[in-house]
Amino acid sequence: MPNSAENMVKSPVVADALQDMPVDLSSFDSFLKTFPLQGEPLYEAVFKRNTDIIQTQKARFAVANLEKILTATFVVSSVSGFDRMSLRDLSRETGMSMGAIYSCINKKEDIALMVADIVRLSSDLTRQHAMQASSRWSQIEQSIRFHLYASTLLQPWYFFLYFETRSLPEQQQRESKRIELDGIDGFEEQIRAGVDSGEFSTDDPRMVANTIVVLLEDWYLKPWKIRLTDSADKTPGQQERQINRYHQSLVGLVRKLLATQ
Amino acid sequence: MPNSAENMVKSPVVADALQDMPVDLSSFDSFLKTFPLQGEPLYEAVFKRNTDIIQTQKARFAVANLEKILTATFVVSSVSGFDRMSLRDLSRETGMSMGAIYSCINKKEDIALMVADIVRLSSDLTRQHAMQASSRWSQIEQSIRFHLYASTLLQPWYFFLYFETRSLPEQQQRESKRIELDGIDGFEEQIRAGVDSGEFSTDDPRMVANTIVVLLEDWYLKPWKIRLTDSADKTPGQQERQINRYHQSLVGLVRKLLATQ
DNA sequence: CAATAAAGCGAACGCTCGCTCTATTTTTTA
DNA sequence: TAAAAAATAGAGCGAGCGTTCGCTTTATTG
Repeated sequence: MPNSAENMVKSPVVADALQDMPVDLSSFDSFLKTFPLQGEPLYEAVFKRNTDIIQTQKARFAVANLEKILTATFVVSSVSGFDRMSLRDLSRETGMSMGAIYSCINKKEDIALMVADIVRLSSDLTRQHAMQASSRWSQIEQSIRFHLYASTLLQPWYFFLYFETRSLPEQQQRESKRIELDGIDGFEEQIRAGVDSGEFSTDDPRMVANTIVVLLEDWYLKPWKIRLTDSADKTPGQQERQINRYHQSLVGLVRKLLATQ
Repeated sequence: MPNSAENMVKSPVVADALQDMPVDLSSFDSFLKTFPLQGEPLYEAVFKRNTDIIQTQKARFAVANLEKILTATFVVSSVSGFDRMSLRDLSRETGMSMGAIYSCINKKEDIALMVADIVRLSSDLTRQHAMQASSRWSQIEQSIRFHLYASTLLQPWYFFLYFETRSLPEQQQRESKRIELDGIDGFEEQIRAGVDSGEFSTDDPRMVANTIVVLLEDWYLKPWKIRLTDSADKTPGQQERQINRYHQSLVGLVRKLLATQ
C-alpha cells in the first residue's frame, strides 16, 4: 500500500467542539476551565486525529492507552531524548505490553508525530484567539497570555516538540519553522499597525516581535531558569502566581519597548 | 582501570597562549585576527585538552584527524542528531577508517564531550573579556559583541552543544545550565550596578539580563530566522554585515530597556 | 452463557549499532 | 634505509533496538 500521505501534516482546522466555546483568559484558573486541549478531551482529540494509525477500535481503550503512552513518553524521554527511549522502557513505564503499545501506533515515530500535531493545533488555537481582542495593545497582551497559559498546560508537549523536531521527517521540520515564523510575523504585524497609528513607537518591529516569541519559548523550555521550584510546590496557586509574575515581566518589557518616547 | 575522573568537567582555566593576546572587538574582521579558538589552534586546543583520551601521539596527525572528525560530526549530526549519526556514517564522511577514528576517541560520547569542553572554554573567554571594558554600558555592549562574534565563529559547536546536552552525562548537563545561569547573572549584576548609579533605569534587571542571553542564543540556534541566506552568500562581507545588523538591533533593544525615563 | 470479537501479551526475529581486532600497507622519522 | 608510527579494510562480537505474530485473556453481545 503506497501511502504517500503518511507524513502529511494534518489540517490545522480546529474540528468539532474545540472551537465552540471561547477561551476565557481572565485568569489561569478560568483558562483551565475553558481551554479544550486538556484532560480526557485532549487524548480524545489525539485519537480522533489519528484513527488511520490506531488499530484499537473502541475509543475508550484507545484514549486511555494514548494517555499512558504519551505521559510515559514525556517522562522517559526527558531524561535523555526520544531516540534513547526504547519501547521497552516505554512498556515498563506504562505497564503495557509491546503489543498493546503497537495497537496505538504503527511505528515509534508516530508518537512524536502525534505530539507535533497537538502542539500545532494548540498554536493555531492561539492565533485564532488573538484576532478577537479589541485594542491593538490588548491584542498583543492577550496573545502573550494565551500562549503562556497554553504552553504551561501543555509544557511537556511543547518542550518535546522543540527538542525532537530534528528527528521528524523533513516536511514536519519545515512546518515547525513555519509556525515559529508565523508567530513572529503575527506580532510584527500588530506592532507595525500600532506604530503607524502612533500608539506604539519602535524602530525595529521585527526585533521586538522576535523577542516576544523567544521569551515565550524560554518559559516552557527552561522552567529551571525561572521557576525555582520544579518538583515541589506544584500547587495550582503557586503555579498561577509564577505565571502571573512572568507574564507581568514580559508584558512590562514589551510595553517599554513599544513606549512612545 | 577505575577512572572516576572520566566525565569530569575540565578546568575552565584558559591555558597556554590562549590568554596572551587580547581579543580585538573593533570589528568582526579584527576579531577574526585575534580570537584564538579557530583554525588550527582550535584543534590543537582540542588535542592538548584531551591527551588522556587520544591515542595518536604526534600532534600533527591528531590535530588533522580531530578537525576531520569534528567537522564531519557537525555535518552528519545536523541532519537528525548525534544519536542517529553512526560511526560508520562518520567513517564515510571523514574518509577515515574505524581504527583511525578510534585512535582519537575512546567512545562515541567523547566527541560530544570535546565539543562541550571547547564551548565552555569559549564562554569563559567571553566572561573574562567582559571585565576589561571601561564604562558599564560599554561592558554590556562588549559582552554582547564578544558573544555574538564567538558564537558565529563557533556556530556549529554552540548549536551542537545546545541540542545534544541532554545526551551527555548528568554532571555535564548541570554544568551547561550553570554556564547559562552565570551568563544571566553577569548581565544582571552589571545592570543592577548601572541602575544603582543612575546610569540605567529598569524595574526588572533579571528579565532584561535574561532577554539578552536568550536573544544571543537565538542568533546561533536559529540562523534560518534571521539570516535569509543560509547556503549561498557566505562571503565574509555578507556575514559581517549580518552580524552588525543583528548586533545593532540587539544593542538598540537593550538600550531602550535600560533607558532612564 | 456460550460464542465471537477485541484487546493484550511477550518471546522471538532480523537488523544495526558501538566497538574491537588483525593482517596489511602507507607514511614518517631518524 | 630501517625501524616506528599511522592508517586501512573489514570481519566479527554481543548488546540492544524496533517490530512482528501466534497465542491468551478479557469484554461484548445475541
